[in-house]
Amino acid sequence: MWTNLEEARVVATHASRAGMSGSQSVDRALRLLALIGREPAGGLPLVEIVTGSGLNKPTARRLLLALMRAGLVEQEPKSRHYCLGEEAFVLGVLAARRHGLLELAMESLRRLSAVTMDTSFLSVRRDNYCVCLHREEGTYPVRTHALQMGDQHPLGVGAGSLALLAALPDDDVDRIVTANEAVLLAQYPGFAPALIRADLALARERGFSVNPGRLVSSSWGIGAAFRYPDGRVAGALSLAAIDSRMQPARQEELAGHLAQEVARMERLLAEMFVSGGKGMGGRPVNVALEARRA
Amino acid sequence: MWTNLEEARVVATHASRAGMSGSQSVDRALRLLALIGREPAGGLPLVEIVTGSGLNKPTARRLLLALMRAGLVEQEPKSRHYCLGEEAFVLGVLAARRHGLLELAMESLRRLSAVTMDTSFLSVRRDNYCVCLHREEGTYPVRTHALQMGDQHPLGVGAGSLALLAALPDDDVDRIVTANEAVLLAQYPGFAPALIRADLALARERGFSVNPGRLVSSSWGIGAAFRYPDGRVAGALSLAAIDSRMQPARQEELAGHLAQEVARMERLLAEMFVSGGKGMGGRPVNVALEARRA
DNA sequence: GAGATTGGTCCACAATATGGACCTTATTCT
DNA sequence: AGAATAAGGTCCATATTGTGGACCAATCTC
Repeated sequence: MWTNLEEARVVATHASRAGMSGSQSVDRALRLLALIGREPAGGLPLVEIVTGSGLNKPTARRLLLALMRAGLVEQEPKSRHYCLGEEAFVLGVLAARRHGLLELAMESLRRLSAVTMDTSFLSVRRDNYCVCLHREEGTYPVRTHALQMGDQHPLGVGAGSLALLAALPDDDVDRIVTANEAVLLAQYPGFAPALIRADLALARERGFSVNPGRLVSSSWGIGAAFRYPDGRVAGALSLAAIDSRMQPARQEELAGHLAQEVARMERLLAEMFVSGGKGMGGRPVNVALEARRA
Repeated sequence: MWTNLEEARVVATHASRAGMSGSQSVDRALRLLALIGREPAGGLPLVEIVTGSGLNKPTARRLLLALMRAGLVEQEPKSRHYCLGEEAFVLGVLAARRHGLLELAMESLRRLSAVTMDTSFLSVRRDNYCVCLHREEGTYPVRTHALQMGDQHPLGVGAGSLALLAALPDDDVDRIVTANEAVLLAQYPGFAPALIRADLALARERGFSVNPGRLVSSSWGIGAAFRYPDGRVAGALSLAAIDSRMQPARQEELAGHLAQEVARMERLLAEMFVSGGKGMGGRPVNVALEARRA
């Protein structure tokens, strides 16, 4: 096939670099950014960034300096921890013009919490994880604080997270659960992969997910996912309460409310797609259609 | 940073060790990210990114691919324009745990718009520019749409923007106006640098800024900046209306409302600093103190 | 105050990012 | 239509850029 050795060598080196980005340092820097974003508001010390990323200290530091120059990361002068910077916040607001899920969902969340008196959540997928984008407090005096805004858990851990997973095709589910296996076993004793698969089957059967206090005992949750018009999973709405408020009869009731709001979200998203019509802020909105990541 | 390649090359080979970042490609990639964020929701075609950044096509494309791999940028399949991705939105929400200005300001904006019937805005500084983070509609039937959420103008262009500029020390003002001079002359015919300086002096004297329809005629604005407890400028609140609703007497009235909300914002920011107490989301919040960018 | 841990920097070396040249696909013009 | 123009996208030899072992400095721990 190869006409000469030169060509073979070129293609060989190229093949060996298959999957190589051609932008190693940028990829690394952005991985650091995601790593820092994953962490609760306290920020991360350099060592943890080094161990968490697998990079070595000078490299991590150099990339962090670049991120800081851009304002995406800040270093607290006292603790020297690295955390997300103001520019990340501003960029997020700018990105919200297209990806305004939160804004779209706020009305649903408020209504869910008002009607049920329980705390409601909006969660989205982020790789093999699930991020809680908003927590809307309920009024019932006994509340669970197992899930806070910004918290991230592997897909399948928690009601909203499980709903997202259950909405994905089987091969994705397999890939994701496998990828998370190590983390699940190490950090989530209540969530053995087999258990997640069982919960997931149940969720699909019922049409809504239930987390019977597996993360924090007595802290139950119920969730349902919603999709973009093209079928991609967009996010999940969920409710959390103590076990006594989550018995079978009430589960059905709550699931009904969730279903209503899921329908609303899918209607709004559909509206955004036709004609790129007015979405939030009186601006044309046009959610990108292609799937993310390879 | 470099306006053209000649200059970049000269400096690279010449001052080889002095002040070089050590992460050229990361810096470049993040500059592209900011460039894309600057653009209204429609996104940017590759050529504009190439010309706008001064990079060449393969380089720009390679960096964009890296940004896309991280989800920070997406490419619309149809127009092939590049725009901010979902990950940027999610990161923004995560960053909001620390930089929750918008959340903090929402109540003020709602009250301003309710009381005055006019549209109100939250703006923050971004380098030499000013970004509008939120637009809260007023109820008065005749409204100006000169400023939309996400819009960016040089500091000094518009009421909120001018308020931010006026709140900065003189040497910063000089540096910023000088840096923006070319853009102002080319794209903002109503805002000659000298005029901005005059408006600014007036704003400082009065305690609030006024834009007498310089961007869009008959579209007036009035603004006031607020600060972090350490003195750094945090943002600006502003109001917009048609000229007939912005005569001197009403200016004073509106300025009074603004002053009240500025006081509220500064009180809330001060509370965040003592003890890193509970801020938004029931989480300890701790706004970083150090200034951004060198 | 000796030992350990973490933050941060230096610099020789080679792997990585660079950009001129080139190919491919839309769009415009005659 | 078909040519011409412009934009999107890719290749690959080269040298510039990024890398990481070694090292110093400042805290923390006992």
